[in-house]
Amino acid sequence: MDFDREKVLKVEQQKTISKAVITRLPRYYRYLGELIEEGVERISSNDLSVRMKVTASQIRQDLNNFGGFGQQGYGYNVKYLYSEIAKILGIDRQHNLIIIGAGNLGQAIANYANFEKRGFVLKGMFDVNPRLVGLVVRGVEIRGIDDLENFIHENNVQIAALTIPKSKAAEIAQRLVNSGIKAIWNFAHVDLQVPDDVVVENVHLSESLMRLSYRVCSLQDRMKQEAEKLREMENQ
Amino acid sequence: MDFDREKVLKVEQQKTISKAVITRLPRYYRYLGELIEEGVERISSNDLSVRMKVTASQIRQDLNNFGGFGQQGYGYNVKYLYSEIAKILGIDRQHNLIIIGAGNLGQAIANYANFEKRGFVLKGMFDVNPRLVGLVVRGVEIRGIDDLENFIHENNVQIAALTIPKSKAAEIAQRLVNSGIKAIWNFAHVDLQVPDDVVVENVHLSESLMRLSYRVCSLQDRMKQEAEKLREMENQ
DNA sequence: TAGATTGTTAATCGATTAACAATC
DNA sequence: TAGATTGTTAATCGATTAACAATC
Repeated sequence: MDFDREKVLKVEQQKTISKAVITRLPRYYRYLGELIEEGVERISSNDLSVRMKVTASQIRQDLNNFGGFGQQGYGYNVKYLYSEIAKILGIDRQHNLIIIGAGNLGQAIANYANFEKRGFVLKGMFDVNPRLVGLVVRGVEIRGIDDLENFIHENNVQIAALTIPKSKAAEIAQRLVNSGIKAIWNFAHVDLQVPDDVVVENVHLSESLMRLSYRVCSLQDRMKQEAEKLREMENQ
Repeated sequence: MDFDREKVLKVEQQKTISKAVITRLPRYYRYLGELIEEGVERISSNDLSVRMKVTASQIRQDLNNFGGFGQQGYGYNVKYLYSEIAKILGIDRQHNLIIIGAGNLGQAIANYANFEKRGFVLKGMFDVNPRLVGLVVRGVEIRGIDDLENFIHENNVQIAALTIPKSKAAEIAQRLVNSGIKAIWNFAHVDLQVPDDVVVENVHLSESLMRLSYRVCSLQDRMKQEAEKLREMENQ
C-alpha cells in the first residue's frame, strides 16, 4: 500500500517543468531553425548563449529538464536538438484547429496557422456575421456558428482560436468546452473560466500595448531625471 | 564628490520595478474597469484577489511599488486606483502610432488601437504593396513606405507597430530607429537589434501557439500516465 | 591523450507568500 | 472605540547563475 502510494506520487511529481522554461523553448526552436538554414551543424551552449543573449547555464539547465541532448566536448547537434524540441513542444504531431471570428484578426491567424508548417491544420472558420459566411479564406470556407458542435466532432478538432469580441467569448467558450475541445487560443480580452482539462492560452494585445506604453514612459522619465541630476551636479 | 555620487546612485536605483509586476498591471487595470462598470465603489485586496485568482499579498505588494493607493480599514477606491494605474502605465498621455504592414494583422491592430480609447492615436499606415496604397482603413490612408521618415517627423510618431514578414523587419526597424522612433511593437518573428533608448515589445504569435501545443500535449500525457498507474494498482 | 563542453550540484539572487504592526 | 484592512517586514519558495566533476 505504502509502496503504491510512493509510485503514484512519483508519477505525479515527475516533471513539473516551470512555465519560464516552456516560454523559452519556442525561442530556442526559432534560433536552431535559423542555424539549420545557415548550415551550422553543431553548437555549444556558450556560442548559442551569445547569439540569444542568455546565459549558457540557462540553456543547459533548460534542456536538461527534458534529457541530455548534448555531448561533452562536442556541444549540441543542431538538427537533432531542433527535432527533439519539436517533439517536446508537440509540434511534430498534427493539431486540428478552427478559428471562431473571421474578421481581420481571424484571417491573420488563418494565414499564420497555415504558413507555419508545424503540424497545425486549419479545419474551419466560423463567424456570426452572415455577410462573411460562405466566403473562402485560404481555401477554408467560413461557416455559420450553428454548425460548431457537429463540426468539432466530425473533424476531430482539438484547438479553437477565439478572435471574437469579449462580449461573446464566455458563451462560445462554454460551447467549445461542451464539445470536448482541448485548448482555446484566446484573443478576447477576458479570462475564460474552463475546467482543468482544457488549456487556455491568452494573447491579450491590449495588455501588450500597455506594457509597451509603460516601458516607453518609464524610460523617458528615467532619462529626464538623470539629465536633471547631471545638470544639478554641474551647477554645484 | 562622494555625496554627489551617492545622489546619482540613488536616482539610478530608485525604481527597478520587476518585469513580472509590469505584466500584471494591465490585468489589474482590466478588472478595475469591470468593477467600475458594475458600479463597485471600493474593494479590498482580499476581494480582488478572489476575483483575479491571485493572492491578496501580491496585489498589495505590486501596488506598493508605486505608492500607497489604499486606506486601512477601507480598501481601495476603485475609480481612484483605476486612474492611478492608468498614470503608471502612461495610458493617460497621448501616444501617436503608425502601423507598418497593412495586411490582415495590420488592419486588426488598427481596429484595436482605435477602439481602445486609451490615448493611442493611429496616425498612419504603410505598406509596400502598391495595391494597398491609397486604401483607407478606419479613416486612415495607407501610404507607400518611402514616406516613412518624413511622416514620423511631421506627425510626432512615438510608436510603430511592425506587422510585416520577418525578412523585411530588420531593415524597417533600422529606418524607424534612425527616424527617432521611441518604441516598436514587433509582430515579426525576429529579435530586433535596437539601441538602449528604443523599446521593443514582441508579440510572437507562433511562440504562443507552440506553448499552447506543449500544454495540450503534456496535459494529455499526464492524464494518460495517471490512468495507466491507476489501472496497474487495481490489477495488483 | 588533452581540450572542450556537457550534465548537474551548489550558491546566489529575486519573487511570492505569510505575518503583523500601523492606522483608518 | 473596535473591526477591518492596508503597508511593510520577514520567511519561504523558486528560478537563475556559477562552478566543477564527468566524459566525450
